[in-house]
Amino acid sequence: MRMEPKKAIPSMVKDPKLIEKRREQIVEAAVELFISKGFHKTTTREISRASGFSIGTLYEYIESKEDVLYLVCDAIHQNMERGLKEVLVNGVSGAVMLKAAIEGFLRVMDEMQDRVLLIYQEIKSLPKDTMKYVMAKEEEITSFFEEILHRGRKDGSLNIDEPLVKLMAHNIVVLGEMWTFRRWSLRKNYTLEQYTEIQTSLILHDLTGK
Amino acid sequence: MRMEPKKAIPSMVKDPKLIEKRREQIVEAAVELFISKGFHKTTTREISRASGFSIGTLYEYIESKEDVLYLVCDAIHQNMERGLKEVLVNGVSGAVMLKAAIEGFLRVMDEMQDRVLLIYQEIKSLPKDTMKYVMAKEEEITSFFEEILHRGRKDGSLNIDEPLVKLMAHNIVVLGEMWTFRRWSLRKNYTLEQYTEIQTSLILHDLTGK
Amino acid sequence: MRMEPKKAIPSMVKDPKLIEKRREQIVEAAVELFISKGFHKTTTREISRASGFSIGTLYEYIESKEDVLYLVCDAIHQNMERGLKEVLVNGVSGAVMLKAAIEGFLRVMDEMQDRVLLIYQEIKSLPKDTMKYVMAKEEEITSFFEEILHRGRKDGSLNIDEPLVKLMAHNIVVLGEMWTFRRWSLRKNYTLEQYTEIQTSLILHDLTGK
Amino acid sequence: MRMEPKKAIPSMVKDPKLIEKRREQIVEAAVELFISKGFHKTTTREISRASGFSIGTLYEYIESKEDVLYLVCDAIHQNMERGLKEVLVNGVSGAVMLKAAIEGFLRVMDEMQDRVLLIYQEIKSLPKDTMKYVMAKEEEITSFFEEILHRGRKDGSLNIDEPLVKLMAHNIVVLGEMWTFRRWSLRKNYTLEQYTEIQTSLILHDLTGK
DNA sequence: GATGAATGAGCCTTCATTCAT
DNA sequence: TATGAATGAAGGCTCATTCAT
Repeated sequence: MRMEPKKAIPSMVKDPKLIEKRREQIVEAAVELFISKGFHKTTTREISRASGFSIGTLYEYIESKEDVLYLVCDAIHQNMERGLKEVLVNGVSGAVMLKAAIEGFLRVMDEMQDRVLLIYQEIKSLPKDTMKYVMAKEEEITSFFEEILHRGRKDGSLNIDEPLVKLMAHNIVVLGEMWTFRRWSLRKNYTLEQYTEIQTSLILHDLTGK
Repeated sequence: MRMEPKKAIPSMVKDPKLIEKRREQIVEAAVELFISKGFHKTTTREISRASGFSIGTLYEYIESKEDVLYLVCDAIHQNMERGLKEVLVNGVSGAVMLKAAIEGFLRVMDEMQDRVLLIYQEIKSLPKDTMKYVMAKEEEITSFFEEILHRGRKDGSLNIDEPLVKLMAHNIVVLGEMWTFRRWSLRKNYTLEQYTEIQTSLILHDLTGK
Repeated sequence: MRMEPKKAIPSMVKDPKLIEKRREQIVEAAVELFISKGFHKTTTREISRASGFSIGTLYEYIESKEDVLYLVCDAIHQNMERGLKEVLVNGVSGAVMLKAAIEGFLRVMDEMQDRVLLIYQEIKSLPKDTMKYVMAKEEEITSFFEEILHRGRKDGSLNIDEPLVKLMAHNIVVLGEMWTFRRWSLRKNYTLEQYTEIQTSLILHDLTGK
Repeated sequence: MRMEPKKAIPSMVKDPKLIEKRREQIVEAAVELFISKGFHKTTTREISRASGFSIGTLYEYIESKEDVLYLVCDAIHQNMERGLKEVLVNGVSGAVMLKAAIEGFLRVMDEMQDRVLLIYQEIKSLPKDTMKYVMAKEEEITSFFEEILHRGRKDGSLNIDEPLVKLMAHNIVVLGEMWTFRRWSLRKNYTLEQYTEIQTSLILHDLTGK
C-alpha cells in the first residue's frame, strides 16, 4: 500500500514537534465537534476552546478553517490505514487473506462509523485542490483490496477476471461504508457479526464458488 | 410502494396552484446552486435571483432556507420514484423483474447522479425533524427492491432466504448510489453499461446460481 | 371643553360612511394588538387580518402604519372624553363637582388602563407633526379640570390661587395616569376605592382645608 | 436603600475593566440615540459607530440589541440613585429631610428629564424577564421616600398614617416624573423653582398641617 | 372597492481572520 | 509562542408598502 503525499500546511511556528503536538490537539477537538455539529456549524472559536488554547494560537498552526477539516480527514484516514494493516496476515492464500481483510475492515468501519460518515459528508467543503489529497486516500484503501484480489488471482485461490478486480475492490469498500451510512436501517435488522458473515459469504461465493 | 407523507411547509400565499408553480421555480434554481456550490455556500439571495424573483417573494413560499433544501430533496426523490415506477414490468417472474429493475435503477441513478450526491451530502443540514421525512423516502426505495425480491422468492425464480431479503435490497440500492459517489474512480474504468452488466450478473449469480 | 381639530387622514375610498366603518374595525383590531405586543412589534398584516380584511384594503383607508396609531390614540381619547362628560353634574358647587369629577375620572382611568398606558408608551412613535394632535387632547383633559377649579374658585367653594389652578389640574390628571402606569405597585396595596378616597381627600384637603 | 441585583450580561471579552469601559462607551452613545430616535429606530450599527467601534466589537460586549437598552436603563437608574443619595442630610428631622429630598429629587429629575422619559417609553421593549430588574429599581426609588416618611412618622415631625406612607411615596415620585413627561405644558407655566416650591408646600401641608 | 402577490431596503447578528501586545 | 480584542463582510429574514387584477 503506497502512501499518498500529504498536503503541507504552513505554520507560523518553527518547532515541528510542537506543530505535531498542537495539531493533534486540534484534530482531537475538531473531530468531536464536526461529528456532533457538522463542519459548517462548528466555529473556529469552538475548535480553539476545545483544543485548549486561544483562537490566536489556533491560527499559528493552520491557515484557514478548512485546514482543520483536512487535518481531521487525514487523521481519520491514518487511523483507518493502521486498522487495515493490522489485519494483514502473511503466508496465507489470497482467499484466506481476503476473508480476514473484509472482517477486519468491517470491524474498523464499525468502530469508526462516525468518522467515516464525517469524511463522506464534509469532504465537499474542502477546497477543490485539497479534496484531491483526501480522495487519493480513498483510492488507496480501494487499492488495498485490489492487491489482495490480485494476489488471490495469482495464487489461484480466487476466481476473478482482471477487469473485474477494481470493481470488486470498490464493492468491498462500499460494503464497509454502507454499514456506516445506512446504519439507521441496517442496525435495526442485523448485528455487525451477521452483517459481516452474510456479506463475506456473498463475496466469497462470487469469487470462489463456495 | 407506499407513499410517505410529505412535510407541509406553510406559505403566506393562498393560491395552491401558484405555490406549486413558484416552488417548482425555487427547486429548479436551488438544485443547480446546491450542486455547484453546496447548500451552505448558496445564499438565499442567490436562490431568489436564480428563481426569477425577489428575496421577499422567496420568503412568501418558504419559511427558512432549510425549507428549500427539503423541497429540493423531496423533488429529487419524486423524480427517482417516477423513474423507478416506469421500470416495473408486470406479468414476468421476479428474477426477470429484478434484472429490469436494477438496470432501470442504475440508469436513473446515472441520470441523476448530481442530485443523488446532493441528497447524500446535504441531508444532515436538515433540521432533525425534517430529516426523517427524507430518510423515509430513502427507506421507501429500498423497500421497492425488497418487494421484487419477495415476489421472486415466492414464484421460485429467486433463491433467497427471508432474512437476507432486506440486506440484499440495501446492497442493490447501494450499488446505485456508489455509481454516483465513487464516480471519480468508477467512470475511469467502466462505462455505465459495463458497470450494469457486471453488477447485475453478480447479483443474479448470488440469487439464481446462474 | 373645546374640541381640538382632528388630523385628516386621506383615503382612497369616497364613501365617508364606509370610511368610518372600516376605520372603526381597524381601531378595534389595532388597539388589542398594540396593547398586547406594542406598536412596533405589530405588523400591518396582523392589523388587516384582525380587522377582517386584506392588507390591500387596509391601505385604502390609511396611508401608513403610523396613521393607525393616530387613529387608535384618537379613539381612546374620544372614549375618555365621553367618560368625563358623563361625570359632569350641574347646579352644584365647584367643590362638589370636583369631587365627582375626580371619582369619575379615576373610574374611567381604571376601566381604560391598558389604553391609557398605550398612549403613554407609543405616542413618541407618531410623526412629530401628528403627535401634536394627540398632545392637544391631553391638554384638553387637563383643562377640563382647570375649568372646574375655576368655577370653584369663583363660587368660593374652592380656596385656590389663580396661578395654582393649572398645576393642580395637572396634578389631578397625573393622579389618574399614575393609577395606570404604577399599577404594578399600587394594585398590590390599594383598591380603586381606597385609592380614590385617599387621593380625593388629599386634594380637597388642600383646596378646602377640610 | 437596598441595592437590587443586576442582570449579568455575558461578554466574549475576558478583561472586566475593558468590559466596563466599553459598556460605558456603548451606554453613552446609545442614550443619545435612544433619546433622539427611540429604541426601535436606532440601529445596532448606529450604536456601534457612535460608540467608536465596529459592529463586531459591539457584539463582543452584548448579546442583543435589547441588552443595550438594559445597560442604558441601568446606567440611568444608577445616576438617579447617586443624585438621590447626595441629597440625604443626616441629623435632622424627617420633615426637614423630606423637604430636602423632594427638592433634590426634582433637581435630579430636571437634569435627567430626557433619560427618565426614555425609561418610561422604552421599558416595555425589554424582554419580560429583564424588565423586572428595571422595575425593581423603580420600586427602590419609591422606597427611598417611604423610608424618609417613616422616619418623620417616628420622630413626630410628620403626621401620616401608616397605610398612607406607601401611597404618599408614590405621589412624590410621580411628582418628579410628571415634571419630565408633562414638560410640554408645565414648562410653559412654571419654572423648576416654582414647581418645586408649590409641590413641596402642598406635600408638607398635607403632612404637617403647615 | 377589495384583494393579495410582489418588492427590496434594511435589520440584527455571526464568525473567520488579523495583529498588536 | 501565545493571547484575545477588534474587524466588517456577509447572511438570513422581515415587513411596510405598492399595484395589477
